[in-house]
Amino acid sequence: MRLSARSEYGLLAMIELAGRIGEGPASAREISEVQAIPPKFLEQLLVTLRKAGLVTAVRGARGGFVLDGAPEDISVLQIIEVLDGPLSPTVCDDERAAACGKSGACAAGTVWNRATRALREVFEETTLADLASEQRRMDSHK
Amino acid sequence: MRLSARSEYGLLAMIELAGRIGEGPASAREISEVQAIPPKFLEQLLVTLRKAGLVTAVRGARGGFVLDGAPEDISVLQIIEVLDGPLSPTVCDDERAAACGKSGACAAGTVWNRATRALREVFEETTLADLASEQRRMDSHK
DNA sequence: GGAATTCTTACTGAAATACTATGATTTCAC
DNA sequence: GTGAAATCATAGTATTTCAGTAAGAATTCC
Repeated sequence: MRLSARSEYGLLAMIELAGRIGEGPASAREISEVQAIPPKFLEQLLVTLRKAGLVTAVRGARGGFVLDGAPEDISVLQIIEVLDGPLSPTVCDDERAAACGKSGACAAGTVWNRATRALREVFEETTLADLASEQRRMDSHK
Repeated sequence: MRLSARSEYGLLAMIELAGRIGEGPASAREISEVQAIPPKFLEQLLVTLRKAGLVTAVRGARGGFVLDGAPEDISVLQIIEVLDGPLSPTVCDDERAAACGKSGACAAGTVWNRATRALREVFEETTLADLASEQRRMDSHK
């Protein structure tokens, strides 16, 4: 249940890439400037995203990154889980589960699960296509 | 958007208290043993909960803590926000907002907001009464 | 060959987390 | 009124995580 700067930056970068489809690869430096993200940090995130198959990298001069797949097919959840790990309740795992077992089951767990499910739903149903068009709308309205 | 052990332990303790209404004060040590929570840590959490008005403390021997108010009136959200601070998007604040301002508004922000809202809903609509009865149900089903 | 880029690995400073320690204060029971 | 049991207050600490930096190797375009 932790959402760090990695997800935030990563999502910004992915939205940026989604808005540049058909324009050839965008370099990490370019993206970092437009989105105000620490360049070396972003570089790492992009490599992670590539290893997960969400972007394609073009090495060498004039290289950069391109979205891998259609924006409609990439959900925010995918990006988050690649960068911050699985979106689990953080709470109620490992030893805690054992403690729960001691006294049967814990009602607390049901809340954490509902919360996680709610988060997943939001992140799963939102795609880069949604966000890219939202971004265009925002940009055009001044 | 961070849910730490404080919230987890605190919720467990509050559920425990909700299940003991009418039995007089429960000491921190007692609760810590039943729920397998580090005792001194729990002590601090309970003091915090008292300062927020969610529990009442009875000092001295035979003292302890009692739920302050009816379980139906205490939401999980209240507990979480007291112990872990406001449930805000973590992301997209401060300097980031300034960066957003630079290029207008950011579509990413809309996702974080939806996510936060979804979380709040779950936590807000779940009360200690719900969890206490859920717990009783779980305990009775062996 | 040189410049621009990704890739890899390692490092680091700062903050947060999850406690622990100590002792003062209050109160009940006897 | 003394001792035990409890809360309260404050400070300390070990570990981890976060966010970012650094340095250089590998790749590719021009």
